[in-house]
Amino acid sequence: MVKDDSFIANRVLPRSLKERQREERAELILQAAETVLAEKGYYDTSIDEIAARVGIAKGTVYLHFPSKEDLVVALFEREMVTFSATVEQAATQAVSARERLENILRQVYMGIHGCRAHLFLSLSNSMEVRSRLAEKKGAKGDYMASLTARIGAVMEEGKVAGEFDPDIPTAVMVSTFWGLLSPKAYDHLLKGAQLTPEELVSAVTRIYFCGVSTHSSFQRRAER
Amino acid sequence: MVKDDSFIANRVLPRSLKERQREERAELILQAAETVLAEKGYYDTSIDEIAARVGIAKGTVYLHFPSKEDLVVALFEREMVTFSATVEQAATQAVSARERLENILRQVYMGIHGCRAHLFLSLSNSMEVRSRLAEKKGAKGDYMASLTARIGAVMEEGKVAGEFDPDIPTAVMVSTFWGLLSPKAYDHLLKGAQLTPEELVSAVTRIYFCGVSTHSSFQRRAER
Amino acid sequence: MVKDDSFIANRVLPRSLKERQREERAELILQAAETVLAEKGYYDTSIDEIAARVGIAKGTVYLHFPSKEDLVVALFEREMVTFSATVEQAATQAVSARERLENILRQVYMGIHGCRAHLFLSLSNSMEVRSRLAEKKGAKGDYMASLTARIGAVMEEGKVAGEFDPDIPTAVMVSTFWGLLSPKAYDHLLKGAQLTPEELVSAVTRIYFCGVSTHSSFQRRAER
Amino acid sequence: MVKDDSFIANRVLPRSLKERQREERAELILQAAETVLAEKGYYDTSIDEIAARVGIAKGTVYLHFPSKEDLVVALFEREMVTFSATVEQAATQAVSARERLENILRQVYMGIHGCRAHLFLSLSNSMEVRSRLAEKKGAKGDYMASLTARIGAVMEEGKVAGEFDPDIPTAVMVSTFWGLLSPKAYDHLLKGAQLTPEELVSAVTRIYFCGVSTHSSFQRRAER
DNA sequence: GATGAATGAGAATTCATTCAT
DNA sequence: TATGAATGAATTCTCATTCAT
Repeated sequence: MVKDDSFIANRVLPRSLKERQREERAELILQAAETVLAEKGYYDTSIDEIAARVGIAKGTVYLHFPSKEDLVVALFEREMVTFSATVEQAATQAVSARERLENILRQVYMGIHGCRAHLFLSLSNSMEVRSRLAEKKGAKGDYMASLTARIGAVMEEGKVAGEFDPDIPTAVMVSTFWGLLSPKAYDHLLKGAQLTPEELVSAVTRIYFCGVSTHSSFQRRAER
Repeated sequence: MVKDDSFIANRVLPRSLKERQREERAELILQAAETVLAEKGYYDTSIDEIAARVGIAKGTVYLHFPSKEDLVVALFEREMVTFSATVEQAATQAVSARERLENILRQVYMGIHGCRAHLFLSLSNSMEVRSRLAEKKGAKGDYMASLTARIGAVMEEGKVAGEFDPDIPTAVMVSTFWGLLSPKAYDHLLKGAQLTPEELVSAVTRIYFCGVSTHSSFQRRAER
Repeated sequence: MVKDDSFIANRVLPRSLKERQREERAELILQAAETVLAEKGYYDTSIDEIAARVGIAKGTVYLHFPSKEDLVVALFEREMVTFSATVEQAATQAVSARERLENILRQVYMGIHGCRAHLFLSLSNSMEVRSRLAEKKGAKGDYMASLTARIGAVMEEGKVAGEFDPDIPTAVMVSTFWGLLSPKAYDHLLKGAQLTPEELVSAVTRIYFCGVSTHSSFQRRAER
Repeated sequence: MVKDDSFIANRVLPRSLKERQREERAELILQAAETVLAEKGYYDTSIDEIAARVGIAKGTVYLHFPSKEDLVVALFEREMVTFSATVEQAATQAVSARERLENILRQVYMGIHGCRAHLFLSLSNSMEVRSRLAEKKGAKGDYMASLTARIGAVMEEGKVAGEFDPDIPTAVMVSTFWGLLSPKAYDHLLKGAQLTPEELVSAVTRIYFCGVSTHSSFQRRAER
């Protein structure tokens, strides 16, 4: 019967509607938080300002996130999930280890998630926030660890496949790779306007995989 | 007149003594600030704690630095000067561009100024402090710019000398090089205990100059 | 017309149904409020929690009580009415003034209304609530005054009947009697587990009427 | 030498001067807190208001007491110490147990510490504050316990000496005695203006020791 | 009527900065 | 000059109350 149907609809849909609305609100808050956080950093970002940007009252923020810390943790986790997905996808699609890593770089530098990954990396760099969030949930550490492990695995595969120099410790390869994703380079990209993203990725990968040196296959002493 | 004489004496000789004492005091404060800042970050460091570490009163700090920000700016500049000297020295001593850069890396990772350079780099990375300091004085930016320029010059020289690939934009080379100095890698050094500083520098330079790829002289398409 | 009839029906019969339901609802809220208030005190009791205990929404509470204060005033008045009834009943049933007062004590300490009276007395003792409620309505004061007057009347009757010492000011007798009803003693009752309610009442009445001092061995009927 | 003396004086006295000033400040804050607390209760008393009453800034309060709770605990302890001393003194001076208890009553009702003891008793009655402070330091509980024990001891002595009825449980005697100290009666004292403190103490002791009942005309020395 | 999301005034607490001594 | 007590703006968080659905 129609009535029954609508009843079911009313039962099922509105519930998810409320949910949807709730999540949309939370998303708006997260977005505002993202912006302000990226602009001012953790300590100079006040809940008041986040609320003002969303156009809601202070208290409403607390309806969605129990504390400022939780808000940032949530933000961080959201970025982390996105970033993980990016890495995972990139790491799966390509054949060679190098191509996979290049994909990741490209995604981070150019992809839609570029700015998000950016903030995420900034946050994870921040000494100040790190310790604070560390207390909160082990979640972050877990995510980070698994991400690092994932990239490390790609490195190892590359070594096994003969693509990468097995003499370089994987840990160093991973660390250095993380360094390439740093916000630093990003700012001198469009802002300096001297380079297109493509050129940047191209140059960076060139350096990472082949080094900056010109080589007629030489240089083998490693230096103390 | 006696009074005048003593006045002059007080004016001339003790003046430089006072000056010296004053500077020593300032230096003590900077050192304490350095320690605490490295430990806790900008916002979790209070003037109170810095003063306590020096063993002076809060107010005395303000006799030397007009504000917390100014203190950090001063600290930053001091680190910057030290770092600049390190770079300058390294850049002059060696012959090849590569060796010069390697020297810098080695200094940063191992030298006495390691921890200082470290803090300095942390600060310069910190979103939070960056914006704050940016407002204060252009000094920082100037120093940074000149440092970057100095390293850029080395890069260019390397290119001219045929050491470095002239196709890679110097800006990217510099950015990437900065990335290598990031605190990130440092923490996985002794703390993970898996690597000695020497091994780390060795591996990092290996990557930067020769890339992670094994090469029988190939790979020339650069991607995208 | 049908419409009119149903209208009248809706006007007359369901009205009282609605009323009844409404009052039941209010009663449920009062009961929940009673519990939480007794548990946590005025300030640590939130409307949210009361609503949650009843299983209704926060807003619904406000359909019945215009404010938290009003809710507590209503609660207070309800307790007061109950308490008044207890006093009234006790004061009427017995012959001697002493027996009437003993009845009251016994009711308060043991009767069904024990816990209610308890809360009521707690509330009336609470400095915090007192001032708040004082502003609200004189109602409380009136009730209290009439209660005090009622007990005072019993005292006077006892004096007239030669039961009580006429030299003791009635006001002091009443005050002291109120003191016996204080929550203090109640907590050292079962919680300390050293005394049964009966023993407590017995001892307390013994003290109030005969004093703690030994005297030439008389008065030995006293308590139950 | 005079100079030396003054030097010593400067060395010794100023230190205690600072201390004295500090304590005076703390005392002023405690006094203000006492007033406001007695007036409005714990929750309706804001640090802001206390500070305003003293004529200092909010932050200054925190220079002396790390938190609102600590302030109240300190206040409580101060009252408690005073009260303990009163009890101790009263309990020691007199010969008979009865006289000792009467002394306590008299001190509480009339003495300089009357109002203080008053607040202290109010606070210790307040459900709301009790639990909060209980968490803070066991100090309060200890004080209370020892006070109760002290009074209990007097009761026991009275029983042994044949002054008090040994059939009445000491715990009940103590509880009831506490009840006599309640703020309740105090308010109907001067405010109602119908009774002098002396009369009040007289009547109350009369009741406590001899009961309200008339009995074959005995006991007529009782109260001072 | 019922709901519960949204509000925002208000409270505790911190800390850079000032200034009288 | 050195001190450190005092200040008060700013921040996080709570919760009674309102109101659109």
